[in-house]
Amino acid sequence: MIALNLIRNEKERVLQGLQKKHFTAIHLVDEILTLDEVRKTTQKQMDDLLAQQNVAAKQIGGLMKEGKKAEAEAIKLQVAEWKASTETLKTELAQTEQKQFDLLVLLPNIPSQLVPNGRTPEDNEVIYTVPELPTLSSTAKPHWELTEQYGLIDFELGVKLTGAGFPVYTNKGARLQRGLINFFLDRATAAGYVEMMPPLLVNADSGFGTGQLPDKEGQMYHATVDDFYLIPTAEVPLTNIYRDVILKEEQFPIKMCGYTPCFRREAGSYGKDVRGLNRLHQFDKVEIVQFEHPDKSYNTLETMVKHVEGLLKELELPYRILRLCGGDMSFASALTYDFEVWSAAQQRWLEVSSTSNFESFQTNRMKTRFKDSSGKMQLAHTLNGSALALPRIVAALLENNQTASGIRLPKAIHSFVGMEIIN
RNA sequence: GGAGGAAUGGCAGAGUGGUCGAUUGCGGCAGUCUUGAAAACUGUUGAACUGAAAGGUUCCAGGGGUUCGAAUCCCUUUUCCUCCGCCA
Repeated sequence: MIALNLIRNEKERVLQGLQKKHFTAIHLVDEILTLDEVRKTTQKQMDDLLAQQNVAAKQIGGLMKEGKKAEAEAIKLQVAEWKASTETLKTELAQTEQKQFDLLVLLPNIPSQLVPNGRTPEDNEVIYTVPELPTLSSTAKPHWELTEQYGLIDFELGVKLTGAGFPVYTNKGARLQRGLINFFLDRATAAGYVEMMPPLLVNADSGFGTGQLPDKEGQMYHATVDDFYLIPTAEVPLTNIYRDVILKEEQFPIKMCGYTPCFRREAGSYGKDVRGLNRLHQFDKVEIVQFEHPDKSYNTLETMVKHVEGLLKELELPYRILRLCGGDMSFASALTYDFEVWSAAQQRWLEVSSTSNFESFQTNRMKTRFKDSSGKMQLAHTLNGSALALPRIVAALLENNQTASGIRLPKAIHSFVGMEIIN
């Protein structure tokens, strides 16, 4: 949620930012500002009435003590009138605030200066790409054939147990998952991220805090009996740890990491996009999250990008890094880098990480603040990134490293997976 | 799931209808003292909205009610604690 103050003080910048994100309902900005004026006026009227009542209440108290009942009763009559007016104003105020809030949550975050203009994935800026893409023999298989050949994943069994998009990792396939999770977690903790194991179901407040609610309600599984949501990413519980918290400046940076399964409904997906491991309803991911001082969050974003890049290098996968254009970035993000690995058999790039600075978009919703050196309350900045999401990494590992004798795993994960080759 | 009890400022803990936004202690911050630190002493120390400021309003788990007036009384939701039941 954009801070109301930003709209009040830097309306032009907000408007430009919204346009860059290809947000069309620009008129909302003026509506919000109009409502703001209405709100102030109403509040002032109400506050004045309340002030009068407070004074009167004290008078009555005094008169009662002195035994001047009649005079007290006279004032009571007056107060009753004020009270009725106050009620009306109170209702008006609540309605205005609700309207303003409803509009405010519709606005996406303002993109940073670095975000390239553009609307579609083609407009994303490639800031790094491997010098040369590997070429495989004509007999190279896509990962969904390899997982079957080596007995790593049973997609059909998942369909039986749950439905499409819920694979069962079997035998060495399960071992590979566990090894990769440990590898990613160890690298994250070595980089100073504190390991967390959060709940996999969250309440609506948490969903709101990170921006999944109300904007993306349909993307989450909803356990309606208890009104809990299955997390689409560890970002949700990890970031919400600091919801309604006032931090001390010296606590920055707060660095957390966590492995969780992630659940996404992915309604409407079909075709080659969802084949095999390309898009699942349940998948595993290690997430890194930081709370940072506003002055430092962009430097921090760079360190997170370096961290994710380091993982891909260790995994010896061909990758590229994209700076997402205004039209392709997420609702809540101010700057996003996507990491894609080359799927040799499918001849396409697969997104394996999205690393973003949300600035104060999430903390404004969560009320995560700190007192700066001048004693002023400020919203903290949040950042997060996948480090990494497993399925597409597995897909790329299998496809790129397939040989006649089996799948050769990169050296970095040998000790984690307990295998050098899958055959 | 059943029966009781509780929820107050960063923490601990007073306050049971009328200057209570809240006594006090700890912690934090500033100062005195000190070569420095500690100790001691003094002062200061919640948030939101509004206002140029002075000030005003709101907030004692959340919501609703009673009253001229609620942290204080009533209803309700949530959470925590104790006991019982169930359970990996």
